[in-house]
Amino acid sequence: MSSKFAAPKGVSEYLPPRSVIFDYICRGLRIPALAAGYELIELPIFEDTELFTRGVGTSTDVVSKEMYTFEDRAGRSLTLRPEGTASVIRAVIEHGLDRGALPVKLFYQGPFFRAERPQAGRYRQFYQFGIEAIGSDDPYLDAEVISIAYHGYRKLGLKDFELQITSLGDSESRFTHRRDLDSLISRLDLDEETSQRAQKNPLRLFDDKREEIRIAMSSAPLLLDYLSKESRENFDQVKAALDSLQIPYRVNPKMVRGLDYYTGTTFEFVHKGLGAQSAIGGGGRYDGLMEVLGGSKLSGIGFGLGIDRILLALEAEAKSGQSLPGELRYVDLYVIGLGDKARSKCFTLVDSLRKEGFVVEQNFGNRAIKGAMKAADKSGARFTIVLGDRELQSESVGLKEMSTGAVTSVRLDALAKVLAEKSSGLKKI
RNA sequence: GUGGGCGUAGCUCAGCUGGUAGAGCACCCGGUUGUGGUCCGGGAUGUCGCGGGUUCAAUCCCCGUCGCUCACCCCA
Repeated sequence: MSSKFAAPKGVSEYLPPRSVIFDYICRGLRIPALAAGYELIELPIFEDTELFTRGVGTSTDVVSKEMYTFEDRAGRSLTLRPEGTASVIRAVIEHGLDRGALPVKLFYQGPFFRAERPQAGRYRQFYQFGIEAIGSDDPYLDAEVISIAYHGYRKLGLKDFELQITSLGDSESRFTHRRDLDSLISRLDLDEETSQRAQKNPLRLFDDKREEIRIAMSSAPLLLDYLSKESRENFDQVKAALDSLQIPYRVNPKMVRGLDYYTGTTFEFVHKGLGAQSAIGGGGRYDGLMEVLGGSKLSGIGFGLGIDRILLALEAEAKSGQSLPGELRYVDLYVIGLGDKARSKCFTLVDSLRKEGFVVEQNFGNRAIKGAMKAADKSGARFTIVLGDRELQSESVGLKEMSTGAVTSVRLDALAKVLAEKSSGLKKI
C-alpha cells in the first residue's frame, strides 16, 4: 500500500488500458493536420527561460507563477516548456523556415509543464497536440486551422463539445476598448487581488465566477463592438468560411484566452462533461509574436489541444452511452507450447507468424494447459495454437477458434495458408 | 497560495453511538491425467496513510502531519 515512491504531484500517467486510448487520440488528431500538409516538428522540452517571459508575457499567470525554472551547470536559466507556440516560433526563426514557402505549417505533440495546483483535467505535466501556421493573415487560414482541430475531435468520435470564437481585433481596436473597460472597472469596488488582476488584463474579469463580478461585468463594453472595419470584415470572413464547411460555432464575445500574445481570431473548444476545466483546446492568431522573439514581422495562427482532457471527454461520453472508440487491445493468435521440445518449436513458430504480420502472443513458464488457455482467453486472441508432443509427432498444431471453441488439427506446413484463409477477419499490422 | 472532501486487501468500497477487520471484483489452486469463458469448492494478501493524545480498549473520538481529490485563481 504505502510504496516508497509515488509519481510527483499532479503529473498525468497513463497505464494500460487507458494508455491505448491516449495513443489513439494522438494518432487521430494528427490525421487532419497531415491531410492539410502540416509537418511534424520535434521541439526541446526545455528552453531558455527568456523565450517564455518575452513570448508568453510576464503579465500572464503562466509566466509569473507557474513555470518550472532551473539553472543548468553553467548558470543558464532554463524552463520546462509551459506551452508550445513560443518554441515553434523560436525554431522557425532560428532555422529560417520562414524563408521558404509560406505559410510554414507545423504540428507538434508532447508534454508540457505548469506548476499549478492540480485538479480534474489540470495537471503539472500534461500533453498537447498543436499546430502553427506562420506567414499568412488570410482569414481562410484561420478557418483551416480551426477546421483541423474540429475534424480531429470528430475523428476521435467526440460529439459533446462546442466551438466558441471571437476576435480580439487589431491593436487600435483593443486600445479604445481597454480605455472604456478600464474606466468601468475603476468605478467597481474590487478587492486588492481582483483589481490587480484587472490591471494586468481587464478581460479576465469577464471570466470571473463570482456572482457580483458577473453582474457588474454584464454591462461592460465588449471588445467585439469595438472592432475596426477591417477587423470586423476579417472576422466575418472567418465565420463565413466556417459556415461554408458547416462547422458549428458560437460567437462568445466574453471568451478570454490566458496567453497575452493573441490578436484577431481566437477560439476555444469546450466540452460539457468535464467539470471546471472544460476547455479541451484553444488557440488563435498572434500578430506580434514573431517580431517580439526577434524574427520578421509575420502573422501566425495555431492551436493547442489538451490530450489529457480529450481522454476525459471521451470517457465522459462513453459513460453516457457511447462506447469508447477503437479496439483497446487486439491479438490474432496465442501460441501454447507443451513440454520442452514443443516450446522450442513454438518459439520459432511465433517469430515466423509475426513476420507474416499476425499479432501473436505466446505462453511463458511452461504452464499446464488449463492455465495457459486461461491466459489465451484473457489475451483476447481470436485463435489459440496448441503444440505439444502429439502435434510434434504428427507435425501439426491444434488450432482453436476462441469464439466457438472449435478445435481443428492443422498440418504445420499448411498453417500459414489456413490462417491466411481465416484471416479475412484478422487484422494484420 | 486559499478552501471543502477523502486516506481500510492489487482495484472499488463496507465497517451500526469505541471492543485490534469484511464484501465484490481481480489473482492462485482444485473439480476436468492436453483445451478458456459459466458453475462449484478451496486459498493468499492488510504496520485500517503516518505521529501523538483521550481511554481498560481507537479503523472509529481529538490534535498534528503527509498524501490524494475537488473547487477558487488560472488554464489544455
